[in-house]
Amino acid sequence: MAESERSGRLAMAMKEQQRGDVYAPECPSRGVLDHVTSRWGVLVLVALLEGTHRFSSLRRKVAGVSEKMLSQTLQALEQDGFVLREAYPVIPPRVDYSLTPMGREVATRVEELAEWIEENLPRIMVAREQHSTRRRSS
Amino acid sequence: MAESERSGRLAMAMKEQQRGDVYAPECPSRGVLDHVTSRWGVLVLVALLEGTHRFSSLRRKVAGVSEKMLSQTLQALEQDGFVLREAYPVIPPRVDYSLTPMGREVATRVEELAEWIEENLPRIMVAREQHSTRRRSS
DNA sequence: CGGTATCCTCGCCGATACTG
DNA sequence: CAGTATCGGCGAGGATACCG
Repeated sequence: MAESERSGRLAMAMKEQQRGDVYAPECPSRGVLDHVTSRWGVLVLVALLEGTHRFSSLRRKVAGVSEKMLSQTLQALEQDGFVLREAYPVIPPRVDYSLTPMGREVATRVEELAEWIEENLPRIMVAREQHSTRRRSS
Repeated sequence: MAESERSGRLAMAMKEQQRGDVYAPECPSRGVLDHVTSRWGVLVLVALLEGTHRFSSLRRKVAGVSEKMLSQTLQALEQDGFVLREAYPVIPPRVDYSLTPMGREVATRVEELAEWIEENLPRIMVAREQHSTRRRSS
């Protein structure tokens, strides 16, 4: 490529907190992308787009997730500033999870992706059959 | 045979369903979502949005991916009808990968997500710092 | 209720070697 | 050049038990 001072520019970009680059393996954006697109991260973000949920409510909505993974996923999303965790010191304990304004922005994009897949699943299933049929005829 | 009969009825039921549900653990849309949002799937889709790439070209663009994972990722995306694989019987071998029309639709949504993260990485990094300092003050 | 701690397994994934 | 085959680690993630 044209730029010969690649490592220099990268270090500068990190220090100045410039735009990320998901193609750079060491860029923090990779980690954020991994959190957001993780198996449970996607579902949690879309679920919270509906509104505030409690832990157990989320667990029911996101069917199949274990307590551990839900907890880890929420912690990662909270660290990145996408999820707000509000714990009330009552008995029994109550914790509410909701999206931050930034979380709503990213979750909207995730939802658009998820909805496209849901709506176009029939086309995908047809493509899968055509793909396996093609193996026999070739 | 019995197996093809059964899978046929399953595919038929899927087509009749008209829409997937990512919250249903057994719905095929979960698998599609996993392919699309997988570590390398995201990067491959966005890379192919630029245009046709050869195997080695993709490997260079998607820095850090191994031959095996790139191959597996491409096969999964090809099966789902997102990627078109064209092999030419020449020496040395040449294989071109490109997006199908359906692939372009899904890749566009993935790219919007990736770009949002790249552009807003500074905000996220700030949120991370605020999160770690908040632990002490509360 | 809303977690954490611990153990353990499965399969993802990288490394290496080999093929058309 | 564009893969496949095979092995092995190691970490994601489930199961279980326990705590505030």
